Amino acid sequence: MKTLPVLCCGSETEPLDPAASESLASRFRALSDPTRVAIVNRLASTDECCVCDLTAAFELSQPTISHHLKVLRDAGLVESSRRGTWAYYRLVPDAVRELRHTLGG
Amino acid sequence: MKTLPVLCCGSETEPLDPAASESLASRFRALSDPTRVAIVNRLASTDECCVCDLTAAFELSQPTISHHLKVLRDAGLVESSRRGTWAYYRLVPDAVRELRHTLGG
DNA sequence: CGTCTTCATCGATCTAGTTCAATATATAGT
DNA sequence: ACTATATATTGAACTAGATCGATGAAGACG
Repeated sequence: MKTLPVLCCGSETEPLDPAASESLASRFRALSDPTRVAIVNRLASTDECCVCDLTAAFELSQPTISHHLKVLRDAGLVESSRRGTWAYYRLVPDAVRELRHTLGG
Repeated sequence: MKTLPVLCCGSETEPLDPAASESLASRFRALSDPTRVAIVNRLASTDECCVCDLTAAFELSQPTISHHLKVLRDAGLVESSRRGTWAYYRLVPDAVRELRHTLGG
């Protein structure tokens, strides 16, 4: 996966091309909802979590939680694996690190 | 200004309270649009920029650029000052740094 | 096989965000 | 004061996102 361009504190004078802007924006958009921020926070401290725990933790319907997980999955911020009846979700540390780096880390 | 809670790689097991989630989400939401990402990127490399340059750089109407600048201003990511007829915008490095820290810096 | 549980997807509704034309405001220069 | 230029704001149209109930798919267990 190629490195994303640095968003802040860089020294390039060229404007960000539309593709890069859209790519970055879509990743930030995945974190633009309070429920998704809380999910990511929870995954950050639990390091693995099944969907049933999340639906229990947040007072939202199961389809809504599933929707938010899909958004985070599509953004590459989380990944899931099925073990038996349960689906376990965890953070993708590299994705978070990349996003952080984008902000000038 | 108080420090935002760490989003990633923390060790707390407590879930993020709704106020903190919303606060973080609203900041990320400011970066959830490709135009705003490009504006921030431009400000990061130019360190000050008048609105007229931005309206020229992006193929959007002047009110639309003004709207995006307001969103970024409301999020505290940029600030502006008027000198004569022109309004100059620049990044708020602390705000970007805080957001980066939120992602585990 | 039938049923129960877990999760994903679909369809519909409601709300929020993006965009622009028109208009308002503010400043500079004449 | 008047005119021209640079931003901001308003109002409206269109699009995208959040949410839920209903349904579908897949595995566990009698």
